[in-house]
Amino acid sequence: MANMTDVAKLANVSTATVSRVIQNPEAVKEKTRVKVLQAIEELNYQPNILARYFRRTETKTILVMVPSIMNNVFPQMIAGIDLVASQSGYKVLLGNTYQEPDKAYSYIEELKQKQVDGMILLTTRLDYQMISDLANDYPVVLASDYIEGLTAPTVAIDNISSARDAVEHLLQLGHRRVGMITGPLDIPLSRDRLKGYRQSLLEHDIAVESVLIQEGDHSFESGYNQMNKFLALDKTPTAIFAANDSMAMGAIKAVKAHGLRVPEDVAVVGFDNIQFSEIFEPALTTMAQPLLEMGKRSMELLLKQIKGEPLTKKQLVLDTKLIIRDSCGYNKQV
Amino acid sequence: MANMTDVAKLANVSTATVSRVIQNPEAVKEKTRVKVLQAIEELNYQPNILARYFRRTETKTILVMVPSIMNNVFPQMIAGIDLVASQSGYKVLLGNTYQEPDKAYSYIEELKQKQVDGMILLTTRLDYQMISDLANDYPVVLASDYIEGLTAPTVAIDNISSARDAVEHLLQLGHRRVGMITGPLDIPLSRDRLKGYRQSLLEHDIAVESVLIQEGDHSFESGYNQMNKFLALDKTPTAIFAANDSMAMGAIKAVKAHGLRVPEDVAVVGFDNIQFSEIFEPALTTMAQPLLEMGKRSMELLLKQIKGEPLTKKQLVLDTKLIIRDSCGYNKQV
DNA sequence: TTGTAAGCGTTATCAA
DNA sequence: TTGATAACGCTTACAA
Repeated sequence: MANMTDVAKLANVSTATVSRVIQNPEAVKEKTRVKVLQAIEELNYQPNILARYFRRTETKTILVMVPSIMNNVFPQMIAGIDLVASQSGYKVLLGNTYQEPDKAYSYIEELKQKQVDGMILLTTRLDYQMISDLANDYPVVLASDYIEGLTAPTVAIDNISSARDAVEHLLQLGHRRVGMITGPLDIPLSRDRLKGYRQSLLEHDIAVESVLIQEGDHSFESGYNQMNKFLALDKTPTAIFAANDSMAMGAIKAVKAHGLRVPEDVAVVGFDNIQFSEIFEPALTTMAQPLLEMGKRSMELLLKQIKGEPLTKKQLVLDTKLIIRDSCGYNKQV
Repeated sequence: MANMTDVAKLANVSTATVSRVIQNPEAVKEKTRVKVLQAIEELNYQPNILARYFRRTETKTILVMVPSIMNNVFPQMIAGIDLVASQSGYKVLLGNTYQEPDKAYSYIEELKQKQVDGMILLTTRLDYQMISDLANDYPVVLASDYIEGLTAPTVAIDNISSARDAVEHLLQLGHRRVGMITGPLDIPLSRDRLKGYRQSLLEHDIAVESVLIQEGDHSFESGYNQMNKFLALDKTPTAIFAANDSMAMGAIKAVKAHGLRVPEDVAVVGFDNIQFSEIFEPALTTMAQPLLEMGKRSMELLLKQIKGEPLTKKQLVLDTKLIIRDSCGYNKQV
């Protein structure tokens, strides 16, 4: 494989000139440029990217840290990231953590060692101080979770108000006894959605009953199990807010298993709007997250940091939208 | 940031010795090794990986080429790849092609330019000769598709016999008029599944009717639409083999929309066993692909190539398994 | 067992 | 506008 020196020799110029032709052709006289270009052509020369990365200490690669790529919501966000990244000549490295902190730390090491130019975090089971510190020194974007007081650049939705709106929908339909299946409460996102649930109830002067709040783990099974607990209650809830779609589906499965109907006997609203929520029966009424858009915006925010541009807005909050389908019915009075 | 020279100076050795301590510590006398290790510790030295990659012309990175990460079957395969890769110190670069040949070619360029040590193809809309040639010169594994005559290392299932088994299941249940919704017939995988369908019918002396074969594109919608065609027929099929689960679900949706029941009026068998097929109602009877396992094996095969080990077996065919759930019923006679 | 020193191929500084 | 040349930090013959 020909290298820059070969090209330089053939074109009767220095390697510096060849490099210039590649980097910024305007800095080179037309005539020499043509000469160099011909030599490049003739030798079928390709710059050695590894040498360039080494020399420039940049890699044109970013890392996406994600708990598990098998989780339904992430592929869409990653697709959004990838879209913007590839447009800008960046490559996307996959960083599955499998919920292991050690894995996460090793990815952070890669960032510190400049093996990647930046990092997008699609998870937040990390010490916030650590994220903040990291974001001070390196290009980092936190996506999907908005954390109050965190100074790191963030792309998120407003989980509190979105949850409030979801529950509000149930209340508007006439429900007064509304249960919630939360996500794992050690992550802020889950606590925020719970907060929204509480707020909505209180706004309507409905007491928040602790027995109507059950913690799930975002899995279909946990939705199923927690719903069973609700159905075992003396006074069962007439509506459920599930913190994500998988749990909502699990809950609905449990309702059906009890011989009850959704939405007639129990209404269920979900969160995320994953692809499958439309196919599920009854089609899920759910709070849609703009997953692709979040991915795109995250990458844009990261690119700005990598290029050293000032961030006019560090915290982006994107709009959610309630998608009304069949799992809550349309009007309880009918 | 300290570099190797700093460490060498502090430890009063040459950089060569420092390098040895890092590469193969046994080649260094205990005493000097300790000295060097202390210096490394004291300076908090981290080797510059980019320099190493450059020097060694390896990147410890592999690329996974995939049509779109949003497609349900790929995340599991990628997870399998990632599992083995990270165990072996390799990183996984995501290569979405979005079905654009140009994207694919640019990833191939990256491989040729040694920007990645190897590549796993999760798609086959590429010229086979090109794949073969590529596999001759670089570490490459083709996963998910077995192509006859292709010399490139492959991890796949036997699509023909798997499809045959799926259809056989329907025939065993007593069905004689079985329709098929195929995948896009420009990819070999789709043609193989169709072949299996044909073989199964012929084995039972059932004529293959062209009106009972409709081409879909693997999407839910196409399953829905093609099923509608079948239902419009004078003599509608009593059972359907859909070439993937999404289309099977679409087909079932269409059956229900006609006021008919699955499996009582029409039985449907799918292919893939995506996560959601269990949740869907009726739960899908489907031919399960060992997606995670395929990912793992692909990466193992790739690693061997990268290390220059001889491949005892270049073509791996993994077992599929019919998962019997509810969408076909259990015995038509009952 | 350790050191010397020559690369790897590019970019960037400085001078011409 | 171009050229000479010194890095960048590591690995690896080869020599000692």
